[in-house]
Amino acid sequence: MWFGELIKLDKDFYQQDAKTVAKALIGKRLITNIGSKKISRIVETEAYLGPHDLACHSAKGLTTRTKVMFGPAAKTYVYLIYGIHTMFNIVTGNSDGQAVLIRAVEPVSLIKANTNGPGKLTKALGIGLEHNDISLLNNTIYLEDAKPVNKIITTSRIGIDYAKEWKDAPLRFYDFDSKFVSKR
DNA sequence: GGGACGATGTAT
DNA sequence: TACATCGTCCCT
Repeated sequence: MWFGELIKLDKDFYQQDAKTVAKALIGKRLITNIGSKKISRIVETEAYLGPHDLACHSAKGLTTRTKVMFGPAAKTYVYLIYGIHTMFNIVTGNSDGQAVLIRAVEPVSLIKANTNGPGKLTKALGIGLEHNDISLLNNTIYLEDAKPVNKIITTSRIGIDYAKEWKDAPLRFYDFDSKFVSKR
């Protein structure tokens, strides 16, 4: 239930499974205190379910990169892709390799650059590799509850054609009414 | 030690 | 549809 108050999402929220969190995150507020305070609204996410999900990095097992995903929920998982872009993820579940990728946000205040794609939003908000493995229960990056969106669309995930039978799993969610959902 | 390969974005 | 560019994974 949404009472119009700005309530920081807590550990219980993040400990739910990735699919539930991914869908619940649509419409939530993202607050970043990197350089300056920036407020945005999440409009597109993807769920990565764990080691059994071939599109999920934790399917590689416990490695230096994936160890954050195998740790407690409510932590950031930030990694570099194509040597160029950083991807911002949220660890969910119960230390079992789950995460949610934030694919697009809508600027609410103090954001100039485009945020309609996973690489673009990290650049606009200043999220880099140095923000990997930090708690979302502190103040650098955190989320607040918000009014539920009108209509959430579910589709298959983007850019994971290598993931065999997981390629078409309906694990991408976006706000039907947002103009900031990623292209492709 | 080294090669292949991306949860992308932009320009052609 | 070409390609930039580098951390990570795995040794093809």
